[in-house]
Amino acid sequence: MVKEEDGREGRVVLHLDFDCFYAQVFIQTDPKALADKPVGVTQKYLVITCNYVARRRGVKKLTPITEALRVCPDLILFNGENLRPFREANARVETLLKAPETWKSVTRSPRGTPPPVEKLALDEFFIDISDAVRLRAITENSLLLFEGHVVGEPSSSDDETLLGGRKRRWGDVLISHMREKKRRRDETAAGGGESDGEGPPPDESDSEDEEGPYLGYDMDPHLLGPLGLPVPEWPPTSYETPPHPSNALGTIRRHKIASIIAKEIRDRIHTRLGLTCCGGVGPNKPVSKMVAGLHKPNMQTTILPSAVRDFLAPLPLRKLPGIGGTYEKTLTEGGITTLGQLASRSVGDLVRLLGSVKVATVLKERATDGGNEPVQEGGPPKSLSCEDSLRDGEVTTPEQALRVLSALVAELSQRLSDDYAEHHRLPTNVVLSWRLRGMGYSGRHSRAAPLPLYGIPLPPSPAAIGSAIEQEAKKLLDQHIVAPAAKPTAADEPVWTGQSAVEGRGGAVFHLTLLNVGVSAWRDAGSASNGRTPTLSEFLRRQADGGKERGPGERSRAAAEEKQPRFGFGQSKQDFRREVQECK
DNA sequence: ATGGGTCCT
DNA sequence: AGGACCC
Repeated sequence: MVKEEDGREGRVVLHLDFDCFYAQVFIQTDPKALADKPVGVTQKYLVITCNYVARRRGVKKLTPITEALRVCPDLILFNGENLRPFREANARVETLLKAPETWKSVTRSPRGTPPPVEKLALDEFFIDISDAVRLRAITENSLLLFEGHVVGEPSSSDDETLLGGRKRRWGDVLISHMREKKRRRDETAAGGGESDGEGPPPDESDSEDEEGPYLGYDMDPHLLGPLGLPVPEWPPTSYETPPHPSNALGTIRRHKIASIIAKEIRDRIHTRLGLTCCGGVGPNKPVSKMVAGLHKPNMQTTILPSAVRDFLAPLPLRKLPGIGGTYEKTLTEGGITTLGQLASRSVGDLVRLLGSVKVATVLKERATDGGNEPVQEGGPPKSLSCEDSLRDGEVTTPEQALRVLSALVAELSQRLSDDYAEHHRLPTNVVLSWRLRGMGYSGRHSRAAPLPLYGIPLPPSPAAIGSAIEQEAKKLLDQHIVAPAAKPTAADEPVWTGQSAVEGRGGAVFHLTLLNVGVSAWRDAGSASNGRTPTLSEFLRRQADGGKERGPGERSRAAAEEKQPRFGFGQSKQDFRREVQECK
């Protein structure tokens, strides 16, 4: 039940999903030369993504470069191993989505304010547009059409069709509405053999909105003046006007307005940032995300709440956000293959299968109707890391590992310096992760250590950050990879069990296929955020805490500061272009 | 798979 | 620290 009891009734969530984001970012640097050509983005030996021209030519995501070039010899490739251009494009989008001006514009009101924006990845966002929709509805006096595609009825044919192509009066609509409700009640009461069995009980007077779109649905004078604004007169004095009371807001009209806001936001992103995206509009996060992908690229899809269960039920498990390869396999082995089946299993059954109450509960809720998890602003990142995957044979000695480590630390330090400028914080924890040759994906290991950064001068230079991180990361490398590898092994002593880089007796001692260095557990730091140096007792307490203290009160004030929309790597567009050329 | 991230156990 | 998930 996503109804009133939790105060979230009437929620509308917009999901934005940028089209082949990495490829777009490169194409954007020279659209005239690139837009109509096949463009791919590489990391190591893979084409990780490509534009739609390339896809039409048969290039698939995550295919080896050799194969991609075989099917599309004129594929233009950019190296996408450095994520900086994508992070910067993402930051420009985020700035636009959080700009007060954007929300004054889409609500048509000076009272429009930025809603919660949740960043899911560099190219995906959730936005809770419920309040924006209600605000926009107040001054929206016209008959409305949905923007984009719609799942559920009525589809884009809209009010005019709904009204039979002639002017109807409010009275007519209301009467039809009541008749329809009564008909449905009678049907249900009569046993309704052909009903889907999922309809709400007939005495649940608020449930008609969820039951299905029918005449009058759009005219429900429900939710008036939610923001303390004047409630329109009801019933209206004139029956000559078309039935579109400006403030009456039923489910259909709410979703129409949501779809219009979604289009306006996508248009805004396109005209101001030159980026296209898909949009999904629905009553919650999973469903919005799932419908966003129905029409690609550069299109949007709205799903009506009444259509959600039928939309979800037949889908394969993997379509649901939160079900990956592992859960799909275990659920399939438990006889579950569709979301409908998942929804109808008991939580107890699912806990037994999945091994976690939390996972079982949330997946069942999502599979049923998408659930009601809130859209949450994430705040600044909780961890930063840099990694490099290594070719077979590329790193087989400690010296080679140290060289890779230094490069990673240098990159991470630069990012931390930028992070400090934005958030006035420093990490207190460093993590080294690695992968061994011959191990699968889960052959990753990690060791962490405290990161003493409090002595360094503020603002911290990349060099100062770097030397501290490098020191600790080297110790971790030495203790957990080099030293164990150097120890002699007795044939009957299975000491290594995949933790060290020892490959086996007689083999190479050292064989890494991945190295990653990351930081986390942040402390606010520096006078720029609080106007003064921490007192001695604060300093000591922070050191003692070791970065474990969490919670909203601890959030950096700087998180709320506005990000400057910078272009590209340096300050200028020219710099950006030059750097991008080097990726070719 | 790549080069990142999230949260939960 | 590892394992699941997301892109």
